[in-house]
Amino acid sequence: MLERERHSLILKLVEERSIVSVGDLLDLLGASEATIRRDINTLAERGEVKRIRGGAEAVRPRHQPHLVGMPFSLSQDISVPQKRAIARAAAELITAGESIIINGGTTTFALVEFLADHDLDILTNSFPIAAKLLATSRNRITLPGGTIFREQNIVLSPFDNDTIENFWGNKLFTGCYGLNRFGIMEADPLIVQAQTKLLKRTEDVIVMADSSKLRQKSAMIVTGLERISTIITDDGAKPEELEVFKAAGIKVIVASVNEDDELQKLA
Amino acid sequence: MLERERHSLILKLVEERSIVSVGDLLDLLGASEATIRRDINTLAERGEVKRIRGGAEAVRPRHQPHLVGMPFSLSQDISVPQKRAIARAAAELITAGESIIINGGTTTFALVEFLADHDLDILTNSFPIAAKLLATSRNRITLPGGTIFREQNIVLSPFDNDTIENFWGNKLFTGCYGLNRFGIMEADPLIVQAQTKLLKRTEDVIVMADSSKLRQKSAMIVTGLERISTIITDDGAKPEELEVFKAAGIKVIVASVNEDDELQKLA
DNA sequence: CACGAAACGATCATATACAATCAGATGCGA
DNA sequence: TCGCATCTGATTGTATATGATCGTTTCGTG
Repeated sequence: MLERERHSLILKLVEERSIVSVGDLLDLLGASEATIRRDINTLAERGEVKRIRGGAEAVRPRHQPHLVGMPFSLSQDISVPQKRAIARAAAELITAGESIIINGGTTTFALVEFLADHDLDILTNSFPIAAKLLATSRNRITLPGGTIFREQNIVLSPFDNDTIENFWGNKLFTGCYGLNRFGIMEADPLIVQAQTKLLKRTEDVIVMADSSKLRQKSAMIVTGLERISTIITDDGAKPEELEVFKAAGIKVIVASVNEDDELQKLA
Repeated sequence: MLERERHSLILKLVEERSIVSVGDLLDLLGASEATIRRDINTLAERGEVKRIRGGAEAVRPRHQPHLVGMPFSLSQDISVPQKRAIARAAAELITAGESIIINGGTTTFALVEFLADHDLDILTNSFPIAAKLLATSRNRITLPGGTIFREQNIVLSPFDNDTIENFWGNKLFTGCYGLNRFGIMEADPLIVQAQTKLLKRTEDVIVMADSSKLRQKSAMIVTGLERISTIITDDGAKPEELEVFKAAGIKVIVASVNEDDELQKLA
């Protein structure tokens, strides 16, 4: 076996198992101990594996990278301070033991962070949100049945006979593509469908929309203002932009980004 | 077992249970008491766990925003070579474009690895399996609706009006707690329930059971032998143990563990 | 308070992993 | 085919890890 072959096999094994011992490689490669050590050292010098006593380890830490951090994580980073501030304000609306619904989206994803210590019944159609909730909180998590749509990372069923029909949430937290006098607007028909389903299973609709969303328009109206009970936005919103919502009887909460940072500092 | 393996296993356990005793680790790591103490002390010095009398404790309650890992159960690391060999054999039964069902479990989890290049319709009640499939393959993934049960990491609905009712799989892949002349046995009523639901949605039942399962008994029979079409086990199984299955008209596949390594070598 | 049991740290002999060295094997170019 | 360069495997001595033992400390119980 060539040196090259051994190297790529070692890398593959390390990738797969995240840790391999010299002993394992001894059998697998059929090479001598000395050679294997040399191989590992070479790979370690190149930074392709980490040398540890008795074998080699993956450079990437041993955590499961496959849960959060897909196409999702990219947009997750946009306007993070705003989203965090809004999420923090949203979390304050939640009382212990409540049952809530969280619609998928990057803004609502930020909410998860503030739900760690709660004891809630949560329904979400977002796979990443469910994954993070599962890992970082003790809440009870329910998923609707259906196919996972990769682009949006949401679970959606083409059928109506769904677990979702047996759930009732006190509050629905949702993001949006755009928010204006027509109501909640979305750009993706799939998301419209998912959101529409959730809207039927709750009373209070809480829209989390950073101020940029107030200037965003699209073709599809998910629901009108009359269905919305609360809007949470950030202090980038101009007072006149919020008038239309207040006039419609909606409670408008403006989350201060800097204040959020202050709290962050103290924590 | 390497020092590093022990360390990460300890960390994982501490993460999962938030406290572990030296005694627990004694069995699980197969190392001496002295070594385990040393390991814990080392980890404690690094601040990764908190040393307490009799064992180790999680350094902080929870909540690590970016380190989102699954609360994987420990059993995932048990008899890995057998499970891999069985999984490899199982994957060979699958043809492109097929629609299959994967029941949750650590043995079936191993199957995911071999499904990367397939183009399948997959229904699974296992959250980790869905997560890994989502990240490592292009298969279409469907989840049944329901609540996520943390211990077993499966999605299960108390209701029957479920997405699952709209799915039909050519094959069902399932593990088991025990497998003998009575059929598939399970120890957890929740798993019985989940498995029973899946059994209704397929024709071919393929049981993946490492040889230790053939000597395992339990109180609950999920289904009798007549429902099983194929059994895949490893070469640790004695021929006479397999007779009863063959007599029942079941196809029995024995996956060679070493052969698996051979294939590994060539890859 | 006294007692026994369990957990602990220190110590030591042994086992294992390691780097260095060198001779032989192998690959490669002339 | 030869000769050079490189790679490989065996050997050696050294460093480190491990497991058993033992005396000490801590904890719980009567």
